[in-house]
Amino acid sequence: MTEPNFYEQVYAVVRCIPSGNVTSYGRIAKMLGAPNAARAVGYALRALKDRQGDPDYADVPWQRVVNSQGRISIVNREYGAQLQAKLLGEEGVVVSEDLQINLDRYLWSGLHWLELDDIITGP
DNA sequence: ACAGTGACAACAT
DNA sequence: TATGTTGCCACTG
Repeated sequence: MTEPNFYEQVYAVVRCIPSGNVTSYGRIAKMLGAPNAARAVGYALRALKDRQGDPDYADVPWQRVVNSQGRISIVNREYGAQLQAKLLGEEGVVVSEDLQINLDRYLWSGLHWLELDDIITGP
């Protein structure tokens, strides 16, 4: 288990994304009060791969996070982007052939400050 | 302690 | 519009 660090906060927010919706790395970073930490958010999601056996992280819908343009930006097309597109499709999110998603249609509204307070367990 | 890394984003050509 | 460059941040060895 890990203490409530940045990663945990990222996972907490991602868990709140409803099925059928998506958001971006940068938006998550902004919600956490670190508007320039988009890259770190991507790093956090990437780290999920090393936590696959842990049930605590099995419910993190990482596939609902895309880049600011609404495009799946995993470099590893074969094992990453393709899988992400597939998972999103199963949730009803339309992904074009070039891995593009219509943000006007599927973008998650995000959390409000009070809700954030609720999900982020602090010391 | 320090330099390298990456599922980003904004800006500049 | 399409690339290229730079700034950012948190984590890792």
